[in-house]
Amino acid sequence: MTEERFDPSVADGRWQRAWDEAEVFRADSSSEKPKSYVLEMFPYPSGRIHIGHVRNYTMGDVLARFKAMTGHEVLHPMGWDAFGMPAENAAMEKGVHPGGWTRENIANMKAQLQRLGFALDWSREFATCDAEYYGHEQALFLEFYKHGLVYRRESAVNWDPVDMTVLANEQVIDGRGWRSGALVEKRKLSQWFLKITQFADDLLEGLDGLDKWPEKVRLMQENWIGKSTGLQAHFKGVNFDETIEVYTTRPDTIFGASFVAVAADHPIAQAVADTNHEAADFIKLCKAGGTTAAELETAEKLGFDTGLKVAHPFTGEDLPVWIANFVLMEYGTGAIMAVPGHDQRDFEFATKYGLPILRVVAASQADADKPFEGEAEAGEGIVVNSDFLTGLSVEDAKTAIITRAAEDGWGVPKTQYRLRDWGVSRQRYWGTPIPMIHCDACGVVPVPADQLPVTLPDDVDFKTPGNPLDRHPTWKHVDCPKCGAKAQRETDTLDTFADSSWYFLRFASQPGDKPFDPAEVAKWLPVNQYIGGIEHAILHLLYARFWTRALAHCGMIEVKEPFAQLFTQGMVTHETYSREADGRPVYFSPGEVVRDGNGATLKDDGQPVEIGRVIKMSKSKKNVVDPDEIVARYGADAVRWFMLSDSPPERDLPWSEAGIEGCGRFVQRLWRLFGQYDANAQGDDKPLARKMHQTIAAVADDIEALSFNKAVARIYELTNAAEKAAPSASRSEAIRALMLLVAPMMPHLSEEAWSRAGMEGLIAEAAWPEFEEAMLVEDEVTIAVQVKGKLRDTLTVAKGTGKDELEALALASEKVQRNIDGAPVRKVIVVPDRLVNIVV
RNA sequence: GCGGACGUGGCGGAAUGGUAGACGCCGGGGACUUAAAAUCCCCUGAUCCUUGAUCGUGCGGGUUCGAGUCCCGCCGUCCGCACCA
Repeated sequence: MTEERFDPSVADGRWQRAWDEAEVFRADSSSEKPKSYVLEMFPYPSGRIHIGHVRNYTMGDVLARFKAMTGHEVLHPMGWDAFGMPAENAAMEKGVHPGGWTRENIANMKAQLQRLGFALDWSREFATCDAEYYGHEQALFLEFYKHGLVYRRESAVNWDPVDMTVLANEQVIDGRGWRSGALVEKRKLSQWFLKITQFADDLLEGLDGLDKWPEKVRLMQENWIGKSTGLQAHFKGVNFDETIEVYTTRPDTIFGASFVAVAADHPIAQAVADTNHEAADFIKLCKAGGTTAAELETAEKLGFDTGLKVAHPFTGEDLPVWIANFVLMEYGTGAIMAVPGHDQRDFEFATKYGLPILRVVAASQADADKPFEGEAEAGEGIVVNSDFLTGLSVEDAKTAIITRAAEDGWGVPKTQYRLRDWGVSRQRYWGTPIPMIHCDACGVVPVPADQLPVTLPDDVDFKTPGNPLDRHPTWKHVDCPKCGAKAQRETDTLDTFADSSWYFLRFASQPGDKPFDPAEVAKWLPVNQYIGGIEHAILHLLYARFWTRALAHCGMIEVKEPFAQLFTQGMVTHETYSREADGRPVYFSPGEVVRDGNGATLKDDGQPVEIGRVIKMSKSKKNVVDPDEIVARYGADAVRWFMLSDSPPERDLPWSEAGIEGCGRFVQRLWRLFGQYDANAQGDDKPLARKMHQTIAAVADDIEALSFNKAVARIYELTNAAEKAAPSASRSEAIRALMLLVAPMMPHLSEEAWSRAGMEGLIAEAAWPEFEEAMLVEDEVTIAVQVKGKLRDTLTVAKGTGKDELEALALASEKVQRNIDGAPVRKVIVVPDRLVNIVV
């Protein structure tokens, strides 16, 4: 009966079970077919799937299914990025164990993913909190240690003096701890670091080869690495007995330097503070402010004159030394030579404190004494007022001064990176224990390989803040593996970015005795298509690239770049509904609101609510939709279709109730059309056949390019055409092709239709339809006829009609003649199969 | 502050320098129905002197026979910036 409706509540489960039983999505590493590794960034098990996950995984799923249909052996795995702060927060708030909480979340989310019918190889699933996984991670960490890629040094953390806890940046709000509200202090702790800077150049150069990554991400990484070349110059103290090392990328402007500025935690600043209360207070003030680049650079420039003087290395002139809040100890030498004329930050600072602003670069020699117009001039020009550099270009002056500095011995050329080593120590429980032991006699001793994994203790207490590992009565007390004396375990755990830096290798193979099998890694890696959010553009992707290089450095793998092709998808957004109450907005969820054409009202009281901007879905704004709910209402295929429709995948997708309903209707429309498949229909329908071949070719290209919205539009067009066409063999063929075309996107509907039409096997294992090249070209084309560039008429002619004939036909047009109105024709431009433009 | 992206109907968006608005959503009209739902058909950028024409892709210039697309200068919005993942 073709009139029945497609019922996802029955069909979805049926086909999910069928795929599972037939092990359709299990990757076979012994397959002869070309491999395709499709990977979406694995989720943090927060408890519920977010609609953003659905979008991400739907895209990957379409590609994975398409690759399988086009003859590839596909690896499409899924796992859990299961360590992290939310589990500890839950433990503190609800008194549940992080492990139990995480496992429960994983079970829930896995069931949610399965209801969406994703073509995942669940046999390779793991969570990073599995002792097996993090034990191998510890082994890799020790391998890095052995190869000199791991070291320990002091580094500052955010310290909450009330909760006695280290805080993440996001837990510091306006300089105060998020729970205690106490003023956060900087405290130095001895912490573990990975030497990512050793690979700075390699990571930078590697970006050139990643031509299938978004330009934007490559640029972000390039800026992050921040390679610069410049001069490190020595500025000798005049009234004190030390030299300040200054790094500058603009040595050409050295004659414009009017003071030297050091960071608040620079040794010189510290020394001054020891004897000067005002300086100490100022340093305190600097440390109270934010530490991120954005905060530092937007904060008001503040400084303190130390009274110290240094000598300009070339002129010998005295320059004052200031402590400035915009100078970073972490970058360069922690001290700068300030050139207010040609650096905006220095300019603001100099203006505020009345320091000299000198011009040493100008458009031409004639402008050598031109005053500044309220801002620094950081651009190109020629050097002026600069002794032997005067008259040189900025570039030439850089070379000249660096050479001179080296000759005179007051400076050296220096390549500098913004990239800093990766601090991996976290003073937390729910992470991979760092496998080190501290012995009073032997110092730091790695945990021997046969004692791995170092597992987390289960009996931990979250009632008091701080690191439960450190407080645990027995866990940290061990014997030194070297001398046997009483020693202590390292109680810091690894940054969770470590866990996500090699999970894609573990998916390729999961031996018990080692992290991965090199042969399997060689077979599957690199990941052919990696898909995830733009928020990971820098850290995760850079750390994963580093980790892969580090493994190659240790001789464990060959591949250097883990992700051949990267795609960053947009967010799912929704408008917000709110009312003002006590000066703060109170938000309502879409389910509590009735939306009509121009406004929205609350269901409860029928009174209007304010419609806010369309923004990323977030719990705090309540503009979220629950994937389970919509899958239950419309079926997995309608939800998947909506995720792919309309918005280009890299852009934000605005969620709408009307949109998902439209998708639900389309599922039923296709169902009715598929029901009209008739294997015995006779007769040709050339235009429909042509449309079908064109659509098959175009949809394949669109999916390869991840332009799902375009593929969707083309499928609509073919559906419209097939619906209108009279029964024929061509029409049945088009219907069959449509089943296959939508199979990666709406797998349940297409399986159901495929089986109802009496086709062999599962559509998930069917081959992508073939198209005939000859059928792609039209034999008639529509030619635009313009007069002076404006459209006046169109002509329908045989494809390939000659230029002269087209010109004659165009001039013969009555509409054209009317618009020419007797004026002499000056020129006629003819583009065959496209247009004729008559210029009068 | 630095870096980047984006700007086209009521909305999401199409458009190798060559007919702007494909496709979808919303809306309007009609058919079917006792009625509704579902479904189907038609219309849907703006304006006007409406068999036709003019204007129209954030704003201002430019290149070109021809610009949403290329160039220059503005304006606006959004995103990232090292312990969230």
